[in-house]
Amino acid sequence: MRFGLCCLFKKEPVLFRTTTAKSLLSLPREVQLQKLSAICFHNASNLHLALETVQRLGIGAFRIMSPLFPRMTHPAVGYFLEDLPEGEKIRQKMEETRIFARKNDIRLSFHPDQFVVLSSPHSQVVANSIRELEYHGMLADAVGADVINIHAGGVYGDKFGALQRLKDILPDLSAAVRKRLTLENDDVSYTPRDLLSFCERFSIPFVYDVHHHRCLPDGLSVEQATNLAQDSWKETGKELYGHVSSPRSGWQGGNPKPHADYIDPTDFPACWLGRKMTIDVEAKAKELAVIALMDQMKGRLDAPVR
DNA sequence: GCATGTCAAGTTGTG
DNA sequence: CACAACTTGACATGC
Repeated sequence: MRFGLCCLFKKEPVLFRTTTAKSLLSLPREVQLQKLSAICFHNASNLHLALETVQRLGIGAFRIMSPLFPRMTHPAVGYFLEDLPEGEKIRQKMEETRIFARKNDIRLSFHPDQFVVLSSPHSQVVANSIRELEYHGMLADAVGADVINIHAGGVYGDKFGALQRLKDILPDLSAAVRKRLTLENDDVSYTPRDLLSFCERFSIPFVYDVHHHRCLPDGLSVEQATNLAQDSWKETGKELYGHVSSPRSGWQGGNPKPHADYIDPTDFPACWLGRKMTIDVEAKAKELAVIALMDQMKGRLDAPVR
């Protein structure tokens, strides 16, 4: 079992900067690029710091925030690293980070956000999504991440048709993206049952989010879904990815979807204990929640098996 | 200095 | 029909 932190820290002094298209647009291009250069170098340095920090804390995986290089794919203010005054320094920093991660066996992944929708019937949405994925592919190559995980997107009244469209996009993706692409069940549309056979058929590893599964059940037990998910990773030689979280206001009444600060140990699937897999902890207390969960699970692993 | 509104993008479900 | 939920905090602005 390898536990992962998602994107940010609560207490540890690791900070990422950003900017908006709106503020960039008020500046001449040259000044835009200077500003972006400073932010990108800051973020590349803090990514390295993030990995040093998770390594020190005994955390074995890190999900890298998508806006590491803010607005890079924006139609009006987008840019390439080569455009930035410190582009070369930024590249070097990412290479250091890649070497550090490999040496310390820290698994890296990406989770592009909800705007990446390969199943959309709108060609512009798909084109933007591909552009965004290629950005993630570039980052993943640079720092040595092995997973770019997305959701299946919208349904548009026809789940099968939507997945069909997603499948038809796959050949348009670069190898950098395609070899890392995974699909995750969500909490409104696509259950594990919806995705598992599709993933199997098109050799896409399935990322199993047990919280989403509990919010949107499909008749599969957690153990069944876990085993099938694990099968979908077999050919890749990579470890299964799972996501865990707890509902902010409990399972009784109220909306279970918002994430709690910490993981309630009773939400952690017993069948994951001791399994060879990476578990991203989606909790608002960030590294504090990962550390707390790791401590609790250590206790359960040592307990006699019944 | 500090509080507050804003921020590229999609889709779905709710009020 | 409009807006909030996904998730989210840092930044820009204005007092």
